[in-house]
Amino acid sequence: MEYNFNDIEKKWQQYWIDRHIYRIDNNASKPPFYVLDMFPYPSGAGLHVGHPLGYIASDIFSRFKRLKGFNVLHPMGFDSFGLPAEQYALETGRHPADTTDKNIETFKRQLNRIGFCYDWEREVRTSDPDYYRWTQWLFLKLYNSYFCNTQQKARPIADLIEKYSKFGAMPKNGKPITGKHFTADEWNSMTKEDQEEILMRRRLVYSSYGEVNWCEGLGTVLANDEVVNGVSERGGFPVEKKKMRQWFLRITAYANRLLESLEHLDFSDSMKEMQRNWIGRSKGAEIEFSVLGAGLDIKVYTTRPETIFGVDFMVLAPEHELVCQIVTAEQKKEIDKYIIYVKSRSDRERISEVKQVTGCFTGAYAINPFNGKQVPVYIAEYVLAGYGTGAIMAVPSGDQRDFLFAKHFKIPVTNIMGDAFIGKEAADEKNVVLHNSGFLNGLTMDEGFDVAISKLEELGIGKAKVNFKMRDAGFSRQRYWGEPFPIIWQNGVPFALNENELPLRLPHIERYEPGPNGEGPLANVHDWINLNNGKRRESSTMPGYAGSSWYFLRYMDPKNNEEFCSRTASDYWGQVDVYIGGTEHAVGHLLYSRMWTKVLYDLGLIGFEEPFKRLVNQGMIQGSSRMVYRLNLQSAELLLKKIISSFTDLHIERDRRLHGWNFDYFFTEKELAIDVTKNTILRQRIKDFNVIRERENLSVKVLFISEIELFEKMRGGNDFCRQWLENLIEAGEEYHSPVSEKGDFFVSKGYIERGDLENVDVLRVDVSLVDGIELDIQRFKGWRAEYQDAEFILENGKYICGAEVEKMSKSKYNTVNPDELCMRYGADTFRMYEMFLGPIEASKPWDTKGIEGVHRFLKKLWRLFWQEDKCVVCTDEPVEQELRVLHKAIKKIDQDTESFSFNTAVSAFMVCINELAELKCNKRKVLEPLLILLAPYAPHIAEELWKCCGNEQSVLLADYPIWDEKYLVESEKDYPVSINGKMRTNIKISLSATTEEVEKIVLQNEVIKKWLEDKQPKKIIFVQGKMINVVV
RNA sequence: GCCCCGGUGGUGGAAUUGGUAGACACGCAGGACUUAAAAUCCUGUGAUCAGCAAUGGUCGUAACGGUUCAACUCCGUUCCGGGGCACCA
Repeated sequence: MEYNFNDIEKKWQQYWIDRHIYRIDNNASKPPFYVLDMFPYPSGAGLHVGHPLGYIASDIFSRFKRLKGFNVLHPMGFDSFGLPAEQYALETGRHPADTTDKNIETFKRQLNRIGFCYDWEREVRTSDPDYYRWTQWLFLKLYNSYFCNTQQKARPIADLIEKYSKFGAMPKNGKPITGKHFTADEWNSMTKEDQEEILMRRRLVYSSYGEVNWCEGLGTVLANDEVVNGVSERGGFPVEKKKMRQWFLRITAYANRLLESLEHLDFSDSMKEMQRNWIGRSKGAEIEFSVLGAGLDIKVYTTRPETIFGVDFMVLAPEHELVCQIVTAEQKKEIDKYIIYVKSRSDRERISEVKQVTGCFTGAYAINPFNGKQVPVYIAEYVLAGYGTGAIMAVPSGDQRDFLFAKHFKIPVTNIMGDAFIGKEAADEKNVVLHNSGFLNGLTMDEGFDVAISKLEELGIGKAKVNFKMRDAGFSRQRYWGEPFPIIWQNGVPFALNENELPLRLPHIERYEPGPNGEGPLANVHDWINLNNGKRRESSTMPGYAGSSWYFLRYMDPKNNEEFCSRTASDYWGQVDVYIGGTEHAVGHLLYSRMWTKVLYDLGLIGFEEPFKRLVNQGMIQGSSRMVYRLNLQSAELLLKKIISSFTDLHIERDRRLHGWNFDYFFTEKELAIDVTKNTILRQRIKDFNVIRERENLSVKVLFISEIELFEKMRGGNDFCRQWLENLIEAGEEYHSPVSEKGDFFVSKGYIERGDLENVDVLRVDVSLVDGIELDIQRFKGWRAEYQDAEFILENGKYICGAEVEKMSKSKYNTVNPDELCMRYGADTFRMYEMFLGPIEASKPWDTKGIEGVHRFLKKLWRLFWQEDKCVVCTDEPVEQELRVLHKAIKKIDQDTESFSFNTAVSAFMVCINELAELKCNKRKVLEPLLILLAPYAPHIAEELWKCCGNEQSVLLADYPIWDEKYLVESEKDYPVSINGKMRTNIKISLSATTEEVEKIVLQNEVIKKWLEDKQPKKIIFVQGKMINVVV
């Protein structure tokens, strides 16, 4: 029987569905294990081979754990709200709900074709009202909670209200500050609106003002993604920053806890490092500088307070609120101009720019509180309003950025770094002894840190301060396709809906244009948004991470209509044991879901405070794009130039003008001109010139050459083309290229590499039209109507494409569809090949070529069971050699699978099958355990062959084999022996030999003797079981 | 610009984490089977030098430098590629 993978895979997939074999129970006696893939967004392009990489890994791991006796939860669902569907709706008028549903169906069909063991009965979709009802419910939980600084945890806002009404909010010591502190009486006599405003300062989601990318041209707010080089991607309209009312998630309250509990997580060090950097905890000081003659202070945050004697100027963020108060009349115009410039710049552009220093003097001076020095105050884009206090004290002798700024604006630099600063750039040493620093002189910077802070506190002009780079997360999107906020506005105050009013359904709309004043499309749905008595619903919707911050909990209890997830379910499953996904979520999704989990834990809704116990990062599969090179008129001109410039014996003029006519070349002695012209206008051009020629009675002869004919000649090679042109010039006669019907010319890569042809258009071509790097010319012509008449300049009869590794994406024509591969090689081959490609965490370009090797392996395995339509599996007892092969494989594959080293596990399968084939082993006692090992990787073929062995039940219900060390021990080892670390020979020595015995054996060896040349070895290093090194 | 990751034959990668660099696979070359093709099987395959050959020498893990008996692995500097940088998901 042949290995007919298509029939086999279809059969077993149906078998699994019929028997609900992947249905998972919430109260099995087996220990629970939760394996989760990162939530996919169902894009319209469907799956490409990059997507399933992580899914295959998690599927293998789930099946592996299941065979090892765990009750494995392995669900899948869809993060189905999002920008692309709405964008598509804007373009086509198709409702996001419809396109999303269709996309999900495609995804599911593709996933099922690969044979994943998802329990589809637990599927969730964020855009489903039964799901977003709970997202809204959780929003209300956040809204109705505050972060208690004493207990360092979330508590119901009602507790805070009670506290305010009994005790007010008064400082522990010191004087109350107006606007910040109040007594209980004051609280109780406040209006509802005023109370709300105070509560808003503490809620875990709150409403405030934040900057957005505003695009006047489109009348809408844009995602960073939609802004390219400061203009909108659609339409190219200018984009500027604008303040708008927004909802925010108070993630900063959890900064410390998010940072500290990282310690206990099984995430990669680099992942933790990224999160630490994002949270960006720093220790420093806040210092107040008074502004000369303005009666106000500028508060700066610095991590280097000890460098305060080196302050030569101050910089405020251009959007800092004090700017308009301190700017002098003379500088006002300049400052306003600069602020407009900064508004057009993104944060990233502002901090990335290092080559060009920009900034503007405010005219104001600040006073250094320690030495009374007056320093100028600037604004500059490199200071962002959101970081620290939005103002810095600049110390050019210690900070390169400040130094460049000082140099640019010719501000004199005070050196506090002694010899470490030589005036060319800021001192890059981090802990030098301070000079010119008053009471800090002679201290190192680290020592000075604490001294400076105590002095600041003593004088009451500053204090130690821990600062976080992390900012509160914007929670509003001016979009339609997202969760509506369960919020109603009245007189500028937001009121939350009651829990029993959920879900607040997203109204159906048919037009997707933005609302007025930058609001989202919902603002146009008048009968939905406007309620009676001037009440109005919130018009923005929640961001993508709202639904994805808690979805892993819903899988535990997906059908629950009473709760977002029952405590029984979350207690049973607990944390996600293994979470698999890409590093692109390192700081977004992963931090948000960590925060939500902590809030839920604080409120007693779940029993654990971290969502993901272990995180495995899968690398990205990149696409390998293929390029073709299209010639144009400029390529022709450059080609001609190259040829002409090699004619040294003729007098040539370039760009010769003749009665208003411009020739490319003119040969004075011959009165011969060359005119390179586009084929399409050749006839007209000749006609036009003939008019001039007659009118002016010119004797000049012209070679009118079309770019097409030039390329045509190029087909014969460089020399041929040159010779042809030389002949024409030699002849000196009038010549007109024939008008051609040919299409665009494409030139093979070799010509570009050698520089024979330049200035070509580089176009991407669909990878499916290319075999390796050779273009299938016939199929290329049929790909697009515009290429139907394409012409090719080949090398060795082939058209060779360029290649470039980049992101796999439909727009780059480099996607490879898994369906096609499953059809040609089977899902089992596809699964194993994706794993075989390399380590799961590494990024690598996709190349279909190697898939044959994995396919051959499965066929070879098949032949151990089936030969010429007969099942050849026998019940003979295996010999020791066969058992060694088996147990070696069990050990290696078990360990590699456990440690996510799937590529080496696949190799181990290959080695094992190669060895068994060599031994002609068809014994059931060897092959059966092997099939269990294989089942997680290639479940379909494993089921089929398992049945051939005479088993009635699915292989999924078998027990994972356990290796026996007794088959693996060896008595001697073929030691590598090196001289001075260079391997010279191998010697077989018993593993139980002592050091003395080994040394004796080594020194008697002929090869070693030869290298020693009668000298005594200095030292012999012997590492038992590893190697021997003789030092001469 | 800042943060994180990576760089090993023609290609994807392996190397028990400091101990035989190149497992396994692709590709390529040669051979067997076949009327032929497909499929399958066998042999060789980092570079270079010497030799008819068996074999042996030298070089070789992005580049340079360092630590060590021993470095793909540890440290430093540089170059190149990828991911993230707060409204793509």
